[in-house]
Amino acid sequence: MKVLFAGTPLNAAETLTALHNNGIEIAGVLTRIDAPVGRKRVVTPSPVAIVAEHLGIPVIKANRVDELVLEQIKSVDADLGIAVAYGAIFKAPTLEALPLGWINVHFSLLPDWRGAAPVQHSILNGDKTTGITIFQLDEGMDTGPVHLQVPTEISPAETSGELLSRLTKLGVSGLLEVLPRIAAGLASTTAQTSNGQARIATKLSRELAHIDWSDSAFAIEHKVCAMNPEPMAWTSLDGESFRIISARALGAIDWATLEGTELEPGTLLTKEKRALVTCGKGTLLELKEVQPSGKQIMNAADWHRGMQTNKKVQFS
RNA sequence: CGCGGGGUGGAGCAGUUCGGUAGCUCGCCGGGCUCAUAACCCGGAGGUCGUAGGUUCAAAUCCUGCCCCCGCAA
Repeated sequence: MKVLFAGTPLNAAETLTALHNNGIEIAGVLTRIDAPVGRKRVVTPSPVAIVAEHLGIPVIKANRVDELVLEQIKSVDADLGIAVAYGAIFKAPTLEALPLGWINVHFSLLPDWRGAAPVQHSILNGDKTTGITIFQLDEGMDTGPVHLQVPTEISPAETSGELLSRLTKLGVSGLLEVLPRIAAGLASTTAQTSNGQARIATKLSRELAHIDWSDSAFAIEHKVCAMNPEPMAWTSLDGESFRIISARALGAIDWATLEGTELEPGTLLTKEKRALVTCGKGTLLELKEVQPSGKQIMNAADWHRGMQTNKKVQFS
């Protein structure tokens, strides 16, 4: 069975590598067009394109499947398409271009968290469990019939980057389980059942990554974990962006031990060399790692040590 | 030439405006105090101040080129 692989970012590239190493015959790769990256806007191939070229696999670069791209896809002469974070929705002609259609690896337990950023949203909402779903692509957004689901627990303080890395590995082993069944004509699917929740995982915006200090420390901790490594949770300090890389929620504020009486949410306190910030509902967030504008990521204690001042620090 | 911040012992910073002894809070090493300690006391090691050149009696500091890191915007 020959496969056409569609994907773009790093975790898709890791999946491609793993499939190749496990003897899956990849006849071609579809990925997004080289895009400007970073401050210098250097036009760079996608991680998937780089891996594919390294493995000597023919690469089709396109952000949308038009007539010409459709012909290229057909000319690969693959039996099945595998999509992992390609970055665009396929329409009927594309889905029908391959005899066995397309399967997709999605990083949630569908139908929950359909959409672009399932990993981040599951952490942002404090979910205890997530997983991967391998399903047959149809024209809807993550609506197709399911080949396989593998659940996994979300660890406390786990970041999106860490969780995505784990889910990627689960996705690979899931694919290696499903692919032989499809090749043998023994694949069976079940329709997605919405007995649980069916939330939509919208694309992340910078505004969503902004910390609202009137939220509870627990909600903020979830946001910090969810936004790491991209786009990273942030707040404002003296008019500059200030990123919170990692943090841990603490229980209620013990007001008796603090000098001030009423503190605005977002006020920095220091106690026993720890950097604590007042949050809503009487909770405290302990900053672990931060990144002031223009600086490297550093320990919160180092940041505070370098300030050498007792002036009030107010985040907003 | 998109806007902006930065490079000073292992970490985070001050010192640069106005040139003149390498500073602060930590960490590290050794010693002391203590039942004990992340606490306290004493001592110590560790820095071509990103890099190349220029000005000067004298440059972390002033001038010029270059390299690197980062935030915002895309």
